[in-house]
Amino acid sequence: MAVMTRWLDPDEQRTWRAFLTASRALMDTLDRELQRDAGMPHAYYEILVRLSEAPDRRLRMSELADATGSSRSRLSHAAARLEAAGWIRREDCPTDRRGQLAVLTDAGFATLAAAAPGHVAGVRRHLFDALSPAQVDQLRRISETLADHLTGSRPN
Amino acid sequence: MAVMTRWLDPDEQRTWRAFLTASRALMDTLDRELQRDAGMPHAYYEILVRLSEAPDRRLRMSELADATGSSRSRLSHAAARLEAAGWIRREDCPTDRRGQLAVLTDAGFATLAAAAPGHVAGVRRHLFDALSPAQVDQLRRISETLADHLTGSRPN
DNA sequence: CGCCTGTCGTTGAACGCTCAACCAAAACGC
DNA sequence: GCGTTTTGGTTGAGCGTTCAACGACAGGCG
Repeated sequence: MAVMTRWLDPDEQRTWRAFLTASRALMDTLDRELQRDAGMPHAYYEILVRLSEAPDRRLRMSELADATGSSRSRLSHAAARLEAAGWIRREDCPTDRRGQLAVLTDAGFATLAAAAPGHVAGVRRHLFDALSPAQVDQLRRISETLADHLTGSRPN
Repeated sequence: MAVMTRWLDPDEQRTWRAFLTASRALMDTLDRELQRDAGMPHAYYEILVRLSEAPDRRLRMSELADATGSSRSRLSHAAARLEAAGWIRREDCPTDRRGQLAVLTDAGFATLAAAAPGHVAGVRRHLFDALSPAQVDQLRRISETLADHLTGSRPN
């Protein structure tokens, strides 16, 4: 094939590196805060959030995996940890004998409720406070476009 | 204290979740591509890139850590792996006996040169191709603002 | 000089994620 | 119905990151 590579031009280069720096710094900061204040990584927090929003606070493992954008394996390992911590419990799915339901326990809900205010404050402080309303809007459109682009077409 | 939490309004909520989904999907995709095509995670690729751009292809460990936005510990572990792979080598710093220099080997440079076109194509395909020029500009400004905000003030 | 503090980098344990392999049950095909 | 394929979920090994602790050296400061 030997197709000539089209490199990033200086603007793209700058954009790409700034994005890398910013998103990594943001996620690292929030992750550390959550670990310090709630004793869990951000990924686990998200799992609890999704469960708390679901009817009866329960969700099929695969739906939960999709909702949190994680692989089934990752979710399975995470669920094991969350169950050991007493924050969720597993139930057999009544309609599909292969299936499992993850259920948020009261202890899990309480932990989440305790962690949420601090985390929201962090998101606000580290993200929204730094941006103008117009930028927030731009970021939303950009992110939604990218999310569609990346998950819509799965060329891999 | 008992200060009332200011929750995210629906727009902020939407923005935050879209950002999480998009940035995670983007980084996961690029990471998988790089692992598949070059046998290294994105973080290691970045280390090699920074070294390749440095004078004499060598950098102090701590400068390299700053440049890649990683902790010293992380870089130290990474350097051990990269050295085992033959892509970098360590040298004692001549001016500071505590210091170490990471040096990109010829093999490391060759590996990087082989991996770069595919990776750049991935960045283009998954990020820039999906956005308008105006959006790229917006993303650059947003990212630079956030990077400043996060690394400038280190409240933690 | 001699102490004292800060910086440079490494180490090992604990943890989370990925990948491939796997079992069980469902859905499909004839 | 019976074999085949697909889907749901788990498992274990290997890898990368974090965190805390550490040893070694540098840079003040008296």
